[in-house]
Amino acid sequence: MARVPAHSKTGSIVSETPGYRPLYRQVYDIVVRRVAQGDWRPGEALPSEQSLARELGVSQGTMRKVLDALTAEKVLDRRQGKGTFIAQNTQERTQFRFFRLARPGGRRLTPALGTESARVRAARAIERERLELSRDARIVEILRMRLIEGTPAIREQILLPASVFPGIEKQTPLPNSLYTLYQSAFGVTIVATHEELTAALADAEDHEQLGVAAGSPILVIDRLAVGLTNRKVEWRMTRVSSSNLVYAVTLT
Amino acid sequence: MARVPAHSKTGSIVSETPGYRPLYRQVYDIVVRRVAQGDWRPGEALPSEQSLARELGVSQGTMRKVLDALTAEKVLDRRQGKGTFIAQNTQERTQFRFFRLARPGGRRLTPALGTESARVRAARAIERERLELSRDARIVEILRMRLIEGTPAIREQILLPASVFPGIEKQTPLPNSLYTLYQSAFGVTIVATHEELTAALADAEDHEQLGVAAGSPILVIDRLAVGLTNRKVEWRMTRVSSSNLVYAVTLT
DNA sequence: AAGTGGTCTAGACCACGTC
DNA sequence: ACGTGGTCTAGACCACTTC
Repeated sequence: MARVPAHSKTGSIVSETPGYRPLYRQVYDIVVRRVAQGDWRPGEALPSEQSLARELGVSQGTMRKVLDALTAEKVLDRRQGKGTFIAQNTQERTQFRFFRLARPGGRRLTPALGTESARVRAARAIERERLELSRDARIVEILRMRLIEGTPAIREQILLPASVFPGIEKQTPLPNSLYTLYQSAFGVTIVATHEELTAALADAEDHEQLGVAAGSPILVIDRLAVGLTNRKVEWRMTRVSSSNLVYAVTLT
Repeated sequence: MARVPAHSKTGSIVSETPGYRPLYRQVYDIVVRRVAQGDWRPGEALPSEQSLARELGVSQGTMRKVLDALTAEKVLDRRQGKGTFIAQNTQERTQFRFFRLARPGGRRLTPALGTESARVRAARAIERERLELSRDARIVEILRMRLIEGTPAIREQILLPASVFPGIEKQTPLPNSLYTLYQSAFGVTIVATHEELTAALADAEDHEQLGVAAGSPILVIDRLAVGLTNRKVEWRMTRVSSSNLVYAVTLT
């Protein structure tokens, strides 16, 4: 990689506006692009720090800074003595990372699957807006119910751009951990979710499917999930029969 | 700092069980201890990276690793060309960091203060347990109400170990951002909070103080805040009249 | 011009996992 | 024994702030 400060008194040839762009930032972008376009499969090992550094023409220290950053973002997984791997959204890992429901006091839970349905249809205006889809986009709508220790407790409506997950509606029954499927079958790695929580009252469908009285308190989670290239790839509405379940999160 | 690998085939003299403890980890602990015991005041500059490294007998690179880590944890604040400072829990900063209520869609809110009261009393068993207090501990109980755009919307019950915040109950009216006060007046820096959210129905007091009908949905936030030395320093129960307010959080 | 943090390099050695 | 990531060092130069 050329040692060009990108910004100097002697008007430089390369680089445009951004003023100054550290080398590790440029290397970071290169590696992210490669990961996003699937140069390596989930779980697969990248070349060693040394060889990547040589290949990209930077020092090992700079390469390390990049790989460490991607490890912090949970895109990569480094293991001393073994190598650097594409992080896998395994069931257990995704569970702990994005599934925040627990018993009061903190004990983690693993929900089981109840009924589910999936179909493809035209996207509504609000759905196109939230998922940033074009006018004639189609979406996959998944409705499912999940059990906590045998009891219906969670209702989910999941909306996906059909173009990103072609044919996913035929893959029923869907696995408990969708994010694992997104990554392994569609190359989509979820790196972050934006959630908005509110309290609501149980409606007729909650009553019917969750077995709670209409008017019971329900925790509603509105989640937008974004992939590696910052694309919005899932909109999920979750309704939780709140008695004896909490949404647990740590802020730092 | 002695270059002792702490763990080697030739039974070492220093260090006990932990097996292996990197140098930067030891330096980190030293700096945290100094910050926690108030060697520098909030907003004050630390010595430069170079001089700290010299003082502790490590290289600049190792010192940097420590200071960068503490910056990531928001304990320090580094500014190129100026120096390294003790991060201040200013109103704006704490607001965005630990106050997660917003309008649906994400617009941030700044609540105004309503009524409040504060008193000291003996800690109940459950309070002693959650705050890890001794048998005869006393706590400060603060009850307050907060307004969103002029409308009562939030009720808070705040419980503090009286020994950590001596005399805080006399400082009424308390500022909107308590964490700023904790840091400036009591040397307590909140570094993380553990929250559990549930949905509930408005009770008689919610009806009375928030002006909502009994049976309306209420978002309940149970928060435990921890300080620099991992001590639990605040237990807060927040009840939010949920209509038109959401709890917004990003998971990574 | 001087001082601070930010980037980058080259090289040494350590700890861990595998063969 | 070997290869990988993890730690640590010493030194150079860059960018930002202040004087």
